[in-house]
Amino acid sequence: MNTPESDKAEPEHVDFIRQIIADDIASGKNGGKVVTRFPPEPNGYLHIGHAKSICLNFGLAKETGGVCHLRFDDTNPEKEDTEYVESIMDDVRWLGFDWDDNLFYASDYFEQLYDWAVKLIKDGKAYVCDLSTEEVREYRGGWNKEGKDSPNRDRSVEENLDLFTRMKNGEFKDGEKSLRAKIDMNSSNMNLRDPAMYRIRHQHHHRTGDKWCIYPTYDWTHGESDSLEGITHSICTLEFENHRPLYDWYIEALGIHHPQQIEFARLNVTHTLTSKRKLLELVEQGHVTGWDDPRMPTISGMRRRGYPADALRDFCAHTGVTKFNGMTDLALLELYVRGSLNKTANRAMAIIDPLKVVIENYADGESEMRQAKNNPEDEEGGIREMPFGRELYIERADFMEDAPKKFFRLTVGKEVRLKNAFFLKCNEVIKDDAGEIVELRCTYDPETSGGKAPDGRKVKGTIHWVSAEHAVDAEVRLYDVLFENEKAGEIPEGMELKDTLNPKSLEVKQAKVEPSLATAEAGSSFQFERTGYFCVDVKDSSPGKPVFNRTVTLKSGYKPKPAE
RNA sequence: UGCGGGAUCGUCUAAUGGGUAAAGACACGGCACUUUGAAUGCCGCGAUGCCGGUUCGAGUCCGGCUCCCGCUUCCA
Repeated sequence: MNTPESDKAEPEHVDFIRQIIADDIASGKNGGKVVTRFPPEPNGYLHIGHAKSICLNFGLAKETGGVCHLRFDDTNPEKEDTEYVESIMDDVRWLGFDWDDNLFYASDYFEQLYDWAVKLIKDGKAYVCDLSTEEVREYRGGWNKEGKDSPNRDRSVEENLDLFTRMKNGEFKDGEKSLRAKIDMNSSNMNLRDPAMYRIRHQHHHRTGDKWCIYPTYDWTHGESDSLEGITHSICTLEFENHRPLYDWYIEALGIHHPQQIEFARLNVTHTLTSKRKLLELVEQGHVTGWDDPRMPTISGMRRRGYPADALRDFCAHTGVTKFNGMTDLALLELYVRGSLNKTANRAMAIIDPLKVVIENYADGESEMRQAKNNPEDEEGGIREMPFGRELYIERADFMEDAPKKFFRLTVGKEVRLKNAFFLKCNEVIKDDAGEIVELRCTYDPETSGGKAPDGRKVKGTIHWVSAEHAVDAEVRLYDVLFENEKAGEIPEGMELKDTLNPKSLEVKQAKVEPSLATAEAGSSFQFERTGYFCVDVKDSSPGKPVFNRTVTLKSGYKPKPAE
């Protein structure tokens, strides 16, 4: 039976974008239809920031009965590749969204864009400019400096048409000429000071091949792509606010459908980098193993780390949509990761830092099976068996020779409960020559098999264990934040990005895990009891030689007093 | 010395044509329960950037100030 795990009725807040859209639907704008789009450039892997945009755009479409397009804004062949196109599609699907037939590429509009550029030339609204990049910059002026007209600004339509055709035909070298919109060289908005529409790049494009040697700029492409697709609400991040007047200018000059652009604040998360450029740097310089390194804030990295898709969706839904540029605590993401995994991940016993325990009153060579619940949160989760014997491993941190009062775990002369087994008492500590504890000599109470003592005596602590004889060796990768600084990617004077990395972002351990874990399925998640959530690495794990990634730790209620 | 956008608990958000004692979540602290020091439940902590104005009444409206972010790519 399904316990109605009531999603505690949180009052649904309507963010300002949803408000605008609700108003538009109510007023019958766009015929009451909603068409959104997620428009990544295929020049890198999607990260947590994109996840928010995906959830917003696809979510909006789902909520309003509209559609959301997936469009690749592939206007710069230099940085783009089909590898990225594929990973992006994988990531969107993994996140739980579907674009159906609505898959588009800006490069499919190159012909149309070219025709429109010709139209603007004919209308006297665009011209071919001979200025170099540096000259254009100089002519553009600055915030408090007037711009200067290009010497080519008043070229005749005929000459512009001729030159533009020759640009297209490859008669000029890269950077030799450009097509610019004729707007206003003194606009207070720099984007309107005759922006470039086309640049010459003799470069292979991942989809159009060598057909073109001139490529439309993003600014000249984006608004019209939205328009062509009948996008009603074009949602983007704050930095494009200043571009809106330019998109509007193009749309009006062309006299085509006018989507409404709405800007919201980009998602920032503590200790997390969301700059594609810097992420690429980490990958290229080998500071991580790849785009899907479990420490990466990429969707593929988080997936490999073991973050469930629903946790990402919950997180995005709960970070809010506003125009305030804030910084969300990573703890919020981890909350949803734990929340999801707590309900779905089976429990297992794994000893990450093993300490041997010998139970002196347990018969040598004997063993027995103990039963354990797979998931106490799930009544249907079932039970499994795990072997128990004379020699066990427990977590080194679960024993302390001189224990403080609040230490509920094992110490000399005191009892703890071995989860799903018996009470255990430590009698003697064995050390090596260096004084390091190597073994604990203990006794158990066979009367406490049910976890309770017939005489009613209580124990304060319950610890996990594995049978030494039956345990399986496993590699366990303990991940921590890539950047210790809350503001990841912030680089102090004289430092480089690599200098700001957390040196302890990965710690590899050889663990002893319960036998059932030997054949755990790649990608599956477990809660290692009292430790954290772990998943079987999809790349490096193999049956009998499991490799686990720590997804996130369990919250720890025990905080040793800092004072001695 | 420009243009555009912002500013509510430590953090992210609510308070939707001015109207209770500014609400929730996270974080933090405490308590209860517990065969996970988890989960769960309960309690606590804690904010309207500043100055003035309008009003019976202002987080919300008006004026001034301060601070933060973005913008001078033939990147997106």
